[in-house]
Amino acid sequence: MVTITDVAREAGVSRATVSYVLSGKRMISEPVSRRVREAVTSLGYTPNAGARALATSQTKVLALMARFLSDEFAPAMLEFIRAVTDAARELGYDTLLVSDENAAEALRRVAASRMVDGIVLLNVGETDDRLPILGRIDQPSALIGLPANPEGSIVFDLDFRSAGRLMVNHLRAYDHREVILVSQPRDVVDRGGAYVWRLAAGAEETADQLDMILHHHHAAASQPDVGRRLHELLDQHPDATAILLNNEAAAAALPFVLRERGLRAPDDVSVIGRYSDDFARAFSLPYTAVDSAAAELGRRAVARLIAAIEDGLPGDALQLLPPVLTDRGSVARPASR
Amino acid sequence: MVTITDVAREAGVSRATVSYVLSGKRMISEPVSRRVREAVTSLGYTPNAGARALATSQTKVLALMARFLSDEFAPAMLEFIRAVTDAARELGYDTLLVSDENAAEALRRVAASRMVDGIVLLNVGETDDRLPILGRIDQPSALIGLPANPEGSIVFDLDFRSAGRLMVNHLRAYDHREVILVSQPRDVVDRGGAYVWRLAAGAEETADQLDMILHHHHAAASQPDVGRRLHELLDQHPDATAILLNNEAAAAALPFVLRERGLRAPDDVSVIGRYSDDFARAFSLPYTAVDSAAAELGRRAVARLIAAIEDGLPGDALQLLPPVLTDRGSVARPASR
DNA sequence: CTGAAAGCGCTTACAG
DNA sequence: CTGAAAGCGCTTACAG
Repeated sequence: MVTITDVAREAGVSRATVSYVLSGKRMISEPVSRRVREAVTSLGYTPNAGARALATSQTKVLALMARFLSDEFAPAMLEFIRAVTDAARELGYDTLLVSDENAAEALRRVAASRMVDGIVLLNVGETDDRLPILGRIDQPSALIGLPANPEGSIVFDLDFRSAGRLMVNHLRAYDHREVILVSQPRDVVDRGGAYVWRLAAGAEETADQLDMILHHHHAAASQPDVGRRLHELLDQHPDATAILLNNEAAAAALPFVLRERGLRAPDDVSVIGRYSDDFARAFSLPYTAVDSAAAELGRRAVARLIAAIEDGLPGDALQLLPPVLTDRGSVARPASR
Repeated sequence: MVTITDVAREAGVSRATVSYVLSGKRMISEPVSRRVREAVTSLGYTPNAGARALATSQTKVLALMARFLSDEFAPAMLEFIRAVTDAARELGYDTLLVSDENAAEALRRVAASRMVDGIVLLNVGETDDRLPILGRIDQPSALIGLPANPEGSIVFDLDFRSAGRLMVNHLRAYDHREVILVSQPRDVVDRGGAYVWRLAAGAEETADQLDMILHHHHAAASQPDVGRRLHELLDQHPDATAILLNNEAAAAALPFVLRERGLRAPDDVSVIGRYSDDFARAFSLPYTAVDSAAAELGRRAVARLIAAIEDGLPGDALQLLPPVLTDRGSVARPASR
C-alpha cells in the first residue's frame, strides 16, 4: 500500500508539501508541485480515507437511512435511493445505505461512530422513531417526508395538500362531480405517513368548496389484493365518474381492472394519479398524474444537507415542493348518462 | 465528542484497558471491566470508526457496485441491493452504495482509498469494464453475474443454462412443441449480459433434443415498446402454444397483452417465466417461473466475500445456483386445434 | 491482571 | 516557498 510518505520520498519533499499540493491549500512552486504530481501518478497514490477522516473530522460520506416496508411499493423507493446517491456523488460525497430493521439504533450507531458527515432520512413519517435520535447526534440531517414537528430540521417534501387540491380542481374543470380517492393502506397512515391524509385533506377541501362528492378509501399496496379492492370500490360507487389514485400499487393494477370491466380511460372513467414519471414509464401508465418528484427532492435535500455540513448553514429549513401535473389525457368530460 | 480517553479517565484505567474490555481480546478482572462498561454507558461512548479503521486496517464496510441501466428493469435491481445490504449487516458490515456513471473509476477510487474491506459487484456481464480493475486492488471482491473468465474471482450466479433446460422440459412435459422465447433486449446481450444467451442456449439445446420448435426473440425492457413487441411475436407465430419469458418487463406486460387479445393462460396459451417471487407478488404475475434468487445469491456472495476478508479464504470460487421452479399452474396441455 | 508507548496515515498550525 | 512536529482516536505488541 502506497502512503503519503512514499510519495514524499519519491518526490524528495516533505509529507506536508505532498498534502498541500493535493489539497491546493497552499501555494507550491511549479517545479515542486510537478514532481509531486508525477510521484502521485507513478506510484498510483490515493489518500487513505480513514486517516484523512481522522485528521480532518470529515468523512465525505452521507448516510442514507432507507426503510423497506412490505406494505409500501418498493420500486418507488428505488427512485429516491438513486436520486440521493447521484446527488451526493455529484457534490463529492459517497453514500452509506442503511436499512437496518432497528432504524433508530442504526442511526445512532452510524452517527456516533462518525462514519458519516450527515444523514438523509427517507420516507419520514409523522411520528418517526428515528426523529428523537436526531437531536442527540452531532451531524446535520435532512428529511424527505414531513414529520409532525418539522422545526429545527431540514425537511423536504412534496406539497401533498396542494397536490390534492390541484388534482380535484383538474377533475372539476372537466365537470366531474363524484370521485373515488384511493389512498395508501391504513397501515401507512397509522405508521405516520402524513402525506396520505395531507393529499386527502387537500382533495376533500377542494371537493367541499366545489360541491363535489369525494369517496375516500384505502387500498392494499400489493397484488392481487389491490386489484380486488379496486373492483369493490367501482362496484360500490357506480355513479363516480373519476378515480384519483394516491397509491402506486393501485395505479399499476388499475389498467388490468379497467380492462376486466371493459372500461376505458378517459372514455368511460377519468383517472388521475400521483406517482413519478419514471414509474409511469416503467409500468406503462397512461394516466395524468402529479409527479412525486423523487429526483428533485433528493437533489435538493442533499444539496441543503451539504450546505449545512460545509458552510454550517442552520439545520432548519422546510420546503414543500409545489406539485406539477403531467397531463396524459386520461381526464375528460364524463359521458352523459 | 466522547473519546476512549474520556472513558479511561472516568473509569480510572488506561485507554488500553478500555479497548480490551470492548474487544474482549484480553481477560480483564470483573471489577475493572464493570467500571469500564459503566463509564461507556454513562458517557455514551461509541468508538470512532475512522480511528479504528486506521489502527486495524479494517473498515467493516463493503462496497456495493450497482449499475442502473435504463434498459434493465430497475425494480429487479432493488431486490439485489436489499439482499446484499441485509446480508452484510447481519455479518457486521455496513454497505457503501456506489453507482457512479464511471463504474471502473469509482471502483478504483473506493478501493484505493481503503473506504471498504471488500466489494460486491452487481449485474456483472461477460466483458465488464470493472473487471480489469479487480486485479489491481487489494480487497477481495464477489461478483453476482458470470463474467467470461471467472477464474480467480468469487462468482455467484443463477445457473441460467439449467434454467433454460428446466423450463423447456417443463413445457414438453405438457406436450408443447412450438414455443416463443422472449429474451432481454439485444443491448443487454451486447453489453455482456451472458445470462440471456445462457438461458437461451439451455432452452435451445433441450428443444433440439426433444424435437421442439423454439423461436428466440429479443424485446425491449420498457413500456410500452415491450407490449407492442409481444403482440408482434404472437402474430408472427400463430402456432406457438407457449411463451417463455426471460425479460421482466415483458413478464409485467404480458397480462395486458393477453387480455387485449382475449387470451387466457393456461387455457389459450401456456406461460413460463424467469423472475423472483417478490417480483411476481408485486406485479401480480400468475405465471409459473424460475426464481431469480436475488436474496439467496446476495446472501451467499456476501458470506463468501466476508470469509475471504476475515479468514483469508482464497478469492476463487464459482457457484451457479440450481434453478428452482415455482409452479403457478400457468402451463397446461395445449387445446387441440 | 494492567499500563506506557508506538504506530496507523493523514492534515495543519507553527517556524523559518 | 517549504519542513519538522503535533495531533486526530484508536489498537496492540512489549513490559512488568
